[in-house]
Amino acid sequence: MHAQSTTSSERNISLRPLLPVPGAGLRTERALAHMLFGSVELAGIPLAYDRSAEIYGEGEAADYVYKVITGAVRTYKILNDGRRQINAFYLPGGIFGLELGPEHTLSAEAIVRSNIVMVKRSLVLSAAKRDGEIARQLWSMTASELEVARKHALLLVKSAQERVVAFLLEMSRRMAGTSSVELPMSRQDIADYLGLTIETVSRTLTQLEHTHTIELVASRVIALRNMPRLSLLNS
Amino acid sequence: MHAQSTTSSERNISLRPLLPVPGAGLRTERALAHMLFGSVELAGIPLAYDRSAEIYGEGEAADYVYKVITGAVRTYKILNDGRRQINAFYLPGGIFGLELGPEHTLSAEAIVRSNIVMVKRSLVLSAAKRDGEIARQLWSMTASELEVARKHALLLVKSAQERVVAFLLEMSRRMAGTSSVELPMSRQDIADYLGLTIETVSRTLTQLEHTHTIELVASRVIALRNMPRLSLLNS
DNA sequence: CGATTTGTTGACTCTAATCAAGCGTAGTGG
DNA sequence: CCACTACGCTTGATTAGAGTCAACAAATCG
Repeated sequence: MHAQSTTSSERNISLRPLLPVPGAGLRTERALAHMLFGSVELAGIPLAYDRSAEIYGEGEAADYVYKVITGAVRTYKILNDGRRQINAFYLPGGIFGLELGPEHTLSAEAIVRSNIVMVKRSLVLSAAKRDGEIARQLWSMTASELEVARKHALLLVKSAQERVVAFLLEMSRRMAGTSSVELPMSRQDIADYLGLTIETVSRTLTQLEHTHTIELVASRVIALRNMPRLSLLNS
Repeated sequence: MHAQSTTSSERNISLRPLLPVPGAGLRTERALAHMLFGSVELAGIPLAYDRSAEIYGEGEAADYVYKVITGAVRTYKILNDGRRQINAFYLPGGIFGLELGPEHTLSAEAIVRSNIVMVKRSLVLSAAKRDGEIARQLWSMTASELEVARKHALLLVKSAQERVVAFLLEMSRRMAGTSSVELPMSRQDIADYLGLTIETVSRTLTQLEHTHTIELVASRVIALRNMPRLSLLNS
């Protein structure tokens, strides 16, 4: 379904120092990125993935851990009835694909053309065996993912408006908190993340615009005009 | 709101060997229970908690890790609008309350009168520092919780019938797979776990009974009469 | 045993899904 | 340059499913 189109022309990026990207998600996530990807000997091959290119599929061998350098990634599951649930979005600096077991439990795709660094899971695991601090960082990463998953579950029992507002605030926070949010993902992606339909997402955004709470500058550029009101609606 | 009523009259249980209880949840969970609670020097004070007694509250210091010996436990959050989301149910053998950080991120209550063993978090953490295998077990426990949380999130985007069926099948599996499930929790608990109202849970159960898929032997005893059909509805 | 909690059922409402049409923008080719 | 197409997004009309409000039945507890 999705054309995989990684090029090998960008591998030279691997020689660049892999510093944490500014404005890139949770603080802990950043620290962990530094721990796992900071040292040259652990950092692996960077690749460019086209829009909608699959990075790995559910059930495949989890031989690598990934870090977003530029672009954005979604992880998801396809339900038996064909619907898709998106579990999380990863922005620059975000690490994904870390598994305790041998297989990926989710699929991952690039949302837009993205540069992704990989590091061999076996290297990470053996490093953790030698170094208790690295082992603790792995635990910490999984604990962060757990926190994210629980927050996500909390979202899914709220009203459509609450879900959309929570999504906007989360994105704003992760995009270094500017009042204007530039979304890399489509309405369908947002809907599949929030457990709604695209129509409901679209209608909710328009309604928020009518109440001067947000402004739809472009379909993927949303200005948060009334933060107090948004925080209230997020409740 | 909930009366805490732990008695100190049952502390003598602590001298009993703390073997894993049969028919008690996931296999990995059992192995971990053995790892953390198997050795006498780590096992702490067993306590009896009354029905609805709080074991710990969200935000409290996470000084202990807990294991259910008998009874059942729910972990939950109270939303700002007063609603309650139940994150998980723990049955005998189940371990809960393990945190990476210093505070509990959820609240925990006994569903029925339950015996719970506690072990000091500091002991677990220092053991993990010395022993890489224990460190790995901690990571593994959190990874299991992550899997549970993601499955829970998947549930919350399905129809009411699918949620109730999935709940029944999950409970049946965890109760050693007998065709008759004896639920320790109320309809309100089930509703708060599935993101539904008690009326919808009740109606869905009666509807499943009308189609001879289940039988409501008593309000908390449900016989699964047509497993193939249930599996189908679970899809 | 009465009292209180827990569970079921009914009538009605409301939110979000579905079905369907149309708009706007970007890319393509004459 | 302007059709022409394709895709993502919005908007409208209607429907379906779960929530709400209310009454009552059943089970449990003191």
